[in-house]
Amino acid sequence: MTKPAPLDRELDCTHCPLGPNTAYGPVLRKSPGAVARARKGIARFRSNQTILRSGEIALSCYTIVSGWAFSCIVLPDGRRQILSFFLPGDTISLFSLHQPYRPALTAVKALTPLTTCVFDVADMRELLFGAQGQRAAFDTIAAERIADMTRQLTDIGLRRATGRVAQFLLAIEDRLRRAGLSEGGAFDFPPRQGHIGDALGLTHVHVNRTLVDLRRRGVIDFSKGRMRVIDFTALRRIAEEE
Amino acid sequence: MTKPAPLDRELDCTHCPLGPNTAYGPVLRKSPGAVARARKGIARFRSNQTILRSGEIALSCYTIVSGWAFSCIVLPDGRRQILSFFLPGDTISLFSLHQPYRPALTAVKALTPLTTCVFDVADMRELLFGAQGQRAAFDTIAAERIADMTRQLTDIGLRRATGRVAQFLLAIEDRLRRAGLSEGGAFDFPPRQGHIGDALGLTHVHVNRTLVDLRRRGVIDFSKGRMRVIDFTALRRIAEEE
DNA sequence: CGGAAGTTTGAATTCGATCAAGATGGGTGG
DNA sequence: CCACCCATCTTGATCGAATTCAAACTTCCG
Repeated sequence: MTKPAPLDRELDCTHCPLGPNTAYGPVLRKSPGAVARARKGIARFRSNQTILRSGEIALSCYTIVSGWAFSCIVLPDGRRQILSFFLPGDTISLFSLHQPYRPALTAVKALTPLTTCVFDVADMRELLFGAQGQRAAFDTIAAERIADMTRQLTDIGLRRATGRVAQFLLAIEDRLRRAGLSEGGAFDFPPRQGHIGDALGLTHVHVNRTLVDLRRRGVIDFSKGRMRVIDFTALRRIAEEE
Repeated sequence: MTKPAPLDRELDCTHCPLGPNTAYGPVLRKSPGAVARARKGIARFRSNQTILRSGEIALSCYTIVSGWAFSCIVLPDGRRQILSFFLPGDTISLFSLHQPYRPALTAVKALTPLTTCVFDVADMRELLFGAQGQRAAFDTIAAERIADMTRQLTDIGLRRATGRVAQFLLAIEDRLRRAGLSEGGAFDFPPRQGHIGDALGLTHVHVNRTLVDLRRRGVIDFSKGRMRVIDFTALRRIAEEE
């Protein structure tokens, strides 16, 4: 496990704006103190820093306060598949709660500078599985992850470049909006075109052509880390049909 | 839910050769009677029959005694993504145990004539989650499904046709061998080339060219529902490199 | 025996990859 | 504050893998 940066004590779980959207949201509601007590502190990661290496055993999990991360598999020849992005409110290493002390299948890296709340996997398990009814809430999140993977598989297997990119943008916008981080379709968008390509099975060059094309068509606009969906209807149509 | 064919009473869970490999294997070992009592009967499905429609709520789950099935998503225009194949010993609708009474994300269809043992989702949940320690065994199966999807996503996103097909054949052979259904690399192989294509994001025409090529190279052989891996080493190399 | 479904092969096309080079822009050190 | 540098974005040209369209052949089943 990569050594996180030194921990601070700040931000109060009880009043955390992300709280209700997290995996332990229900726990937080019933006994806010429990979460605050379980939290080991705050860890920061540099952009591009590895949080968890493939094959390592996750002893901590991290709820993102700000920034993006992603999980990926890297083949021996360097090709990389990004499997999911983690946004504020998401918990990294959720799988390790399900299957603690199992070697990670995927690596996790910070996409931007990252601020996270750190929990021991053991503590989090107790928190989630100990209390009555929390298990179900957690299962819901696991089921949603499976649903995400299903959709991603369908996108990559069935759709061509434009459709994949459109689906991707819609999915990200939706998640960000739920987290209160998208207004009027505009949001901070830190991933490089290479990240998008690695997530969608395309080259960064082709991602660029696709994005530029969508921009020319007036469906989206983007520049320096900002993305804006101008025409949701058109984007949804493109996502469905192409 | 599609009406299954009339139920019989036959085959004894206690001595079922598939038992140990099923999701409820541990339960079976500790209290064989419990499984036999929970089983509602045996259901048969015709080849190509729909077992569960997308959006429906699964009230039963089915452990395959013989035959293959698959889960898929069908787009409005008819394109189809196969997400997983179910082989003898596999349980269909495992996800519905995790998340009971949730509309199914994917449809499930019989690929061949199918014989299955039927259980109520509610009964199966009690069986699996009630007993101490079973929960973990079940989680393991769920984790393996996630691992499968991760690998599948990586294959489709990163590999070209030959590599995808090779990975697919190795994965299927491995699963069948564990179930005692592959000997010396030879096994019954009912899927049509169209099914393989729909699973791997390729057209059936290209799957054909790829398979024929592997056959010409002496890596595999196949005809009328039988597949044989002749050169595992070569197939593994192809699976890794291409 | 006839027909339907699946397999196989060929030819033309297209989507996206690859290779290459220039433009842009933020960050750093002088 | 400016100059330079590096990463990223962008665009062009060419290439190649897989699709599409089409047709013949094979197998299986009623």
